Amino acid sequence: MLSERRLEVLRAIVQDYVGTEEPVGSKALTERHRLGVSPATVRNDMAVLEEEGYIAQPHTSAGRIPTDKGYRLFVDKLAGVKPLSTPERRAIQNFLDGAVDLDDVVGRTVRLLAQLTRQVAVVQYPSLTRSTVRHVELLSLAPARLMLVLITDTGRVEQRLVDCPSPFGEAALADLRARLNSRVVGRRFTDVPPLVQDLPESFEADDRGTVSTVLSTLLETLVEEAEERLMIGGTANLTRFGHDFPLTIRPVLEALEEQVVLLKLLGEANESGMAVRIGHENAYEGLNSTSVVSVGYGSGGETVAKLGVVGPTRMDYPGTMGAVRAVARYVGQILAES
Amino acid sequence: MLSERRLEVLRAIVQDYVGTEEPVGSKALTERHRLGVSPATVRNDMAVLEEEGYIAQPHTSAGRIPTDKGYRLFVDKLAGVKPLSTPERRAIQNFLDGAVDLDDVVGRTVRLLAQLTRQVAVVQYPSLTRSTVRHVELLSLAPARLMLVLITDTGRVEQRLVDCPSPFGEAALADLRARLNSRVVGRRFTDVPPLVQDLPESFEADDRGTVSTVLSTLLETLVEEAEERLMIGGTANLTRFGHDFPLTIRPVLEALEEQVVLLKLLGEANESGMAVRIGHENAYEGLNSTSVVSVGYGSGGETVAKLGVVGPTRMDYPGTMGAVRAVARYVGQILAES
DNA sequence: CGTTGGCACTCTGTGCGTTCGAGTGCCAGA
DNA sequence: TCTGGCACTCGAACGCACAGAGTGCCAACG
Repeated sequence: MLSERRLEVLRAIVQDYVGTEEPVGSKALTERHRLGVSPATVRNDMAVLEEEGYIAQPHTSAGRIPTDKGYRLFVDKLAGVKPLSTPERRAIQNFLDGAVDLDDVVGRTVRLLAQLTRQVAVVQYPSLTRSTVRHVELLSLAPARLMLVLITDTGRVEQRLVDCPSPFGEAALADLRARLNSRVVGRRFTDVPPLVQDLPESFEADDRGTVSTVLSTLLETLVEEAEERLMIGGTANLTRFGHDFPLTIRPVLEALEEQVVLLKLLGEANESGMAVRIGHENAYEGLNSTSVVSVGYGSGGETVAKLGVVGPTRMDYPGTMGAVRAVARYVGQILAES
Repeated sequence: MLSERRLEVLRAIVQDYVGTEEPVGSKALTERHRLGVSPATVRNDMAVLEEEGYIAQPHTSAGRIPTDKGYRLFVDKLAGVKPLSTPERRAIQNFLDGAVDLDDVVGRTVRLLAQLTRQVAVVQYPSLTRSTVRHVELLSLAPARLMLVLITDTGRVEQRLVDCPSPFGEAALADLRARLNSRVVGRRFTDVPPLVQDLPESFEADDRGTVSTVLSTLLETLVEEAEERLMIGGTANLTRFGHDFPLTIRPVLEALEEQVVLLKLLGEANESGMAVRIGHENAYEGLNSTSVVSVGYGSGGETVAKLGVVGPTRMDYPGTMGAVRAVARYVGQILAES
C-alpha cells in the first residue's frame, strides 16, 4: 500500500500533467504544490511510484507522466466528482428546456456536453428495447402498399413501407390497426412478439398473407432498431488532443464513425453509476490513448440510454465526470416531462 | 489567352501536384510528361503562368504549385469528368439497393461517397419545401393531448406533440384527420397554408381552439423543417489533408458541425449541374484551403436535395466529380423507386 | 529509518554553420 | 521561338556544441 504522501504526489503529478501537457519533474512539483518535503524526497517517492507502474518517464532524465494505471488510481481513490457551478447548472437547464422534439433534445445535449467538457460528446437515443409502444399506425398508400408507423413512449418514430402480397381493403386495415393497437400499446418491445403471433388466424384467408407481412415488418423494425442510433458532436475538440497528431486522431475519427464500436463503448457503462474507461481499458484498439466517461440516463427511475464523452487519457476527470453526470440528470428530467 | 502548350503545362503541374503533394519543378515535369520541349522552355512558360496568377512558388527556388485560380482554369477548361468504371457502378447500385428506409439511403450514400472519393461526404436529406404531403396522421395520446405525424412523399416522417386547449373527442379527431388529408395530400408544402386556413370555422365552437392549435403546429413543422437536415461521413479522411495539420483541420471540423454553413455550401450548387467551389471561392473563411464539389439529386426530373464532398484544394477533380455525379444519379433512381 | 542537500550524469531541445541539391532566372546562340 | 548553359538562391539535412531540466545515488542529519 502506498503511503499518504505518495498518493499526494501522484495526485499532484496527474493534476500538473493534465494542466501543462508536459512531463512533470520533482522540482516543479514542490514549487507548485506545498507538499512540505524537498525535491529529493519527492524523487524517492516517484521512483517508488514508477516501480509500481503508476507513472513512467518518456525518456531517461525527463519528468514523469501518469500511466493508465496511475489515472485509474487517481479516478478511483484520489479524485471526487467536481460538481458544476450554479450558473453552469442554470445554463444547462435553460438550453435543454428549449428543445421541441426528441431529435432536438439529443442534438442539444450533444452540443452542450461537447461545450462543457471541450471533448467529443456521444449521446445515444433512448433505447427501443426498453421503451414501450405508444401507438402503431397503418396507412394505405396504394391498393397493395401500406406504410407502418411505430411511435414509442420516448417520442421516437419509425416508419416502414410494406408491400402486400394481395390488395388489402380499408375495412380490414382499420380492423388490423385497432386489434394491433389494443394488444401492443403500452407493452415493451421485447414482449410484443408472443402477443401478436395469432393475429393472422382471425382474418379472412385472403388477408392473412398481408397481415403476416405487416407483423413481420413490425417485429423486424423492433429488432433492427435495437441497433440503436446515436449522435456525436464536438469533433473539433480532437485538435486539442496532442502533438503527435495524425497518428492519434485518425483511429479516433474512424471509431466515431463506427456506430457499433461506440455503442459498445457506451454499453460498457456500469448500469448503476458512471463508468470511466482509461486508455487500454478500452477494448477497441484505436482508442488506446483515449478515455471514455459514460453514464446512463433515464426518464423514470430507469435507464433508457447512455451518453458520454471521449477524450485524451490526459483529461480533467473530476470536471468531466461532473459535467457528464449533470447533463445526464437534466436530460432525464426533460424526457420525463415530455 | 494562353497558348495550347502553356495550358498543357498547367494541366501537368496540377496532375503532378495532386499526385505527389509536392511542388513540381520544370525538370521533373519534362520527365514525367512528354511535352516535347526542354525544361528551359517549360521554365519560361511557368514564369508566364505565375505572372498570370495560375501558379505560385512557396519559396524562391522551389517548384510551383497551382493557385486557386489555376485549379479553376483546370476544372473549367482542362479536365473532364472522369466516369466511373463499370465494376464501380455496379458496386454503387448493389450497395444502395439494400437500403430499407430513408435514413438508411442517406446513411449508405454518405458512406459510399466518402469511400469512393476518400474525402468528407455530405448528403442533404430530401428537402421538405419541395416535396409533397403523403399523409397527415393524428393520434390521441390523452384527452387533451395529440400527436401529429407528417409523412412526406420522400418517405420522411416528422412528429410533434400538441397540447390542446380543451379535450377533443374521437369523432372530432377522425373528422379533422379526414378533412385535413383530403385537402393537403399530394400538395406541396408551400401550397398548404391557404388550403387549411378556413378549417376551424367548420368545427363546433368548443373544438375550434384545438383545430387551430393543430393547424399552427402543422404549419410550424413545415417551416422548421425547411431548416433541412444532413448527414456527414468520412471525417477520418481529413487526416490525409496535409502536413500543417491542426491548423487546417480544425476550422473544417468546426464547419462540419455547423449545419447552417454546410447547407449554404451545398446550396451554392448550381441547380442544373455540378458546382465546384475552390479554396477562397468558399464564402466561409475556415474552408479557404478546401474545395467543395456538390450537385443536386432528385427523384423525378426535379432536384429535391444536394450532396457533395469536401476535400483539400489539392484533390483529384475529375475523379471526384465523376463519383459525385454518379452517386447522385443512383440515389435519384433509388428515391424514384420507393 | 525517513529526509535532505549535493553532485555527477543523461537526456532533449535549440541555435549555428556547413553542405547538398533541386530549382530558378537569364543570356547567348541556333 | 526554342534550347543549352551557367550562376545563383534557398530550404532541408546534418553535425556539433551547449544549456537546462531532471534523474539517481550517496553521505549526512535528526
